[in-house]
Amino acid sequence: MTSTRERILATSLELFNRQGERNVTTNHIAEALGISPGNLYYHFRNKGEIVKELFIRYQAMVEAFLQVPAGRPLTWQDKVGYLESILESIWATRFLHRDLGHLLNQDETLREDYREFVSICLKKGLNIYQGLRASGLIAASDEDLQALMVNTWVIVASWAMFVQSMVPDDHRDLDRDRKLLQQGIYQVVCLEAPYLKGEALEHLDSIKARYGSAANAMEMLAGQAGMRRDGNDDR
Amino acid sequence: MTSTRERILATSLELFNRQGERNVTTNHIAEALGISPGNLYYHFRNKGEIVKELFIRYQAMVEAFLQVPAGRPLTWQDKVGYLESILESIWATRFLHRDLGHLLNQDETLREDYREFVSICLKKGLNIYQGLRASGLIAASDEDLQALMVNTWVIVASWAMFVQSMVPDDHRDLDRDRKLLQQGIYQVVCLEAPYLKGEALEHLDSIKARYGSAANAMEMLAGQAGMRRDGNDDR
DNA sequence: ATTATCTATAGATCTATAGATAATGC
DNA sequence: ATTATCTATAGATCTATAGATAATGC
Repeated sequence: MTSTRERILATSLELFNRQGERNVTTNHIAEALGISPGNLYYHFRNKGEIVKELFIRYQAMVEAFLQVPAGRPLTWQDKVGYLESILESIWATRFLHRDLGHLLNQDETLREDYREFVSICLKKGLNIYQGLRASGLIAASDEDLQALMVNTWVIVASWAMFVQSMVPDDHRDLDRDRKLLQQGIYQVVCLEAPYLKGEALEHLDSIKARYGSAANAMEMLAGQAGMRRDGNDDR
Repeated sequence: MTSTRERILATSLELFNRQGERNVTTNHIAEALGISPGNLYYHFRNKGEIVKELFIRYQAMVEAFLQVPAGRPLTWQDKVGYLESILESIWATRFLHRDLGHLLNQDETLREDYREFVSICLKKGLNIYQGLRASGLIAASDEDLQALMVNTWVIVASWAMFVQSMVPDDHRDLDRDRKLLQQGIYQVVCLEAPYLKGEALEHLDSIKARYGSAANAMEMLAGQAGMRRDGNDDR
């Protein structure tokens, strides 16, 4: 049977994601687990320690994904695979991005950690883009690639939060969530589209079609709101 | 002399931005103003009402910026002007973006409002891009423009939060903040670069140079961390 | 013996209101 | 008379600990 410590982490993650870290107290976590608050404090000094542990695991997971495969050239499928994995991880830890500003401000160590993490992700991501260029799938200057990498990062890191701010947390629907997340891949692919060459360019349309559509994006962000009320641009 | 109600709003905004909405209680606001908590509650039913009022004012300000000028074709300067104004407003209300997920989840009305707001911004933004196309400054399909618009929105709306998560709130420095914000304009311009034509294309380099640089972005996001420690990509 | 757990609770906030008082505008 | 403000406080949480008890591993 899993250790109490692990169960605390798993339940916290779930509650944080569903209700927002801010709305979940140590009491709630203990209650959800059917253990006493005292017991929880035996395993973690406070809620911040739980958050920190979840944060560290998330970072390790994402960094692990970003390795360039050794000894063979990068393919376009690799690229899409990266996006899928990362969006998946971010979604699994979305409470963290939602309250990122606050969490980083509460804890100096975490902030330094996070900066380092972003730095590493940008560097590894740039490596990947350069690998794609070496494989003849992308044509762009170093400068273009750097700006592209930063934009990709911002979009990917923000996408889950965007989806969340457009859709209430309590009306979750796994199928729709997946679709919304995949639209994030579509958005990043569109970001890269102008630079693509060769095989990547050939597959562009089918990849785009697989992950979403432009209309989808507008509609989704516009949301149900846009479909119910209409045309009154004045307020 | 300004009304107490307005002073409450102004002080709240300042405290929220500086310390995060979550860390500012009604007591703090009252104390900062030198009034009693009771008095504050005379003007606002609760903290949420203060937030909501600030939210509404922010939305109105941004929407007002996004008008297409009547009777003359859009210029490339117009476009940059939009970006500047909006980034400015977002920075002035950055607490809101920082805690957006939470705030929207607390209040059904606010969420609907926000969705509507985003919808309107996307539509108006798309109008602007189409205006630029009509002026011969951009060449792109409708589909491209839609995806571009969504990406622009995500970047712009996230940029202030990004800057914040990379730089501690207590070590604020207005000059540096301005520079970091302007880098956001650089990022958006890079997003649009592949589609630019004519005069816009001619001015591209000078605009980019004015607002930032690719190296800047990597460095900034990598942050001081990247400059202190170095090369240890393993953790 | 050590590790895990529970019970009970002190102390720290924070919210929001009731009720008294002061200031203001007709 | 109405509007603005203050004082004082009840009630609601939440955190985090002390101290007792149970479970576990040698």
